[in-house]
Amino acid sequence: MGHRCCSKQKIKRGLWSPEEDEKLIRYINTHGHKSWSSVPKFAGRLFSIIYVCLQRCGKSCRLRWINYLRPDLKRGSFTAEEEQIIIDIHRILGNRWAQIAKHLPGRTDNEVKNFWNSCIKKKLISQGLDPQTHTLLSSHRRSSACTISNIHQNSNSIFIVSSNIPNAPVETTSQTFSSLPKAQPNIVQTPSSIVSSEYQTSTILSNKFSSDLPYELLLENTSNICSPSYMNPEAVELSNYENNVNWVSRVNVEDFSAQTPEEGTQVQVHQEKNKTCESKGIDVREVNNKGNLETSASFESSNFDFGLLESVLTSEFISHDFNCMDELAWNF
DNA sequence: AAGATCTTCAACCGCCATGTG
DNA sequence: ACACATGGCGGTTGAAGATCT
Repeated sequence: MGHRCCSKQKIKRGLWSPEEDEKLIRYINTHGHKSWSSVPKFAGRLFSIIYVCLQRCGKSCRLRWINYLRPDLKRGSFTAEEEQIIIDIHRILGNRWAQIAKHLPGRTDNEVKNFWNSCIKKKLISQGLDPQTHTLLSSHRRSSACTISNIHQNSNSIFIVSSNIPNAPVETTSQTFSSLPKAQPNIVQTPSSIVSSEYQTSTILSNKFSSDLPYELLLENTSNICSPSYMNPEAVELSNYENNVNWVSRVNVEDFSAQTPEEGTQVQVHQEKNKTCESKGIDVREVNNKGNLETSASFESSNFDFGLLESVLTSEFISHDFNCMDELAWNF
């Protein structure tokens, strides 16, 4: 079945010629692209002066413009940083290529999708990871600990969570990557167990706030454990002890399915200083009892992916029956 | 050198959500 | 409320080029 918009007329298909590209660019530059279905018609009328017609449907024009002709497109291969961003966001959002592409200026959803299918997917599989769930493939679970450790110890990943909270009641903290203290082990608390990991961290790197624009919460080396893709919490609290202040960020998983830029909120983040500790001059590291940064999460819906946990952590840390939860995924 | 196989990626398909009359 | 048009998205296809045998 063809597009409705092109069912009535003879439509050209297949690869675009440079001449067609030129016509489309000239049309867009002159008229904009408010209605794609009018593009071929008007472009045809426009060029009928020179006896040429685009003969493409509006959908095809839109696709060509968005994926290839747009002037703000970044050409060339993906950088390692872009690749890591794709992996990190895919871990959260799954195959939402358009959402992922929004975090990569100059890249299209089609490009991201193709890159994922042709490169990243294979790379993850070769590392023994399931590209859909980012968990270890069952065939790799037995010998997993070393692999995972290496991956995450070397990871320089950036985890970006967009939000759009007007007048967010927060203070701004901004640091460069290099200025941050080395990642500390953390603790994840669940209703039924407390587990820890040597190579996970959820240090808050930077929050860029403005009163009316989306801001980003950047996490360094966001761990498998703390990454929202591996649990289904109502909220995640991230703490970071820094300059005698304990920063606590609460991430409410409210609407990961937001589609429009206007409602672009994917998670809601509240951040506040732990003023109690600050005013009393208590060293939070002592409060935490182990000198560790602490991450706590609430798991009201209990869809925590213990299968992943099992695969990541060495068994000495955990005493928990994983079987019943093993296959649970976090469905947005 | 030539055919087979693999890889990449532009383009299409089909579905869904939204807008409009 | 309904039908239709349109935009947007993810999945899939297939042509073209690269690599292998």
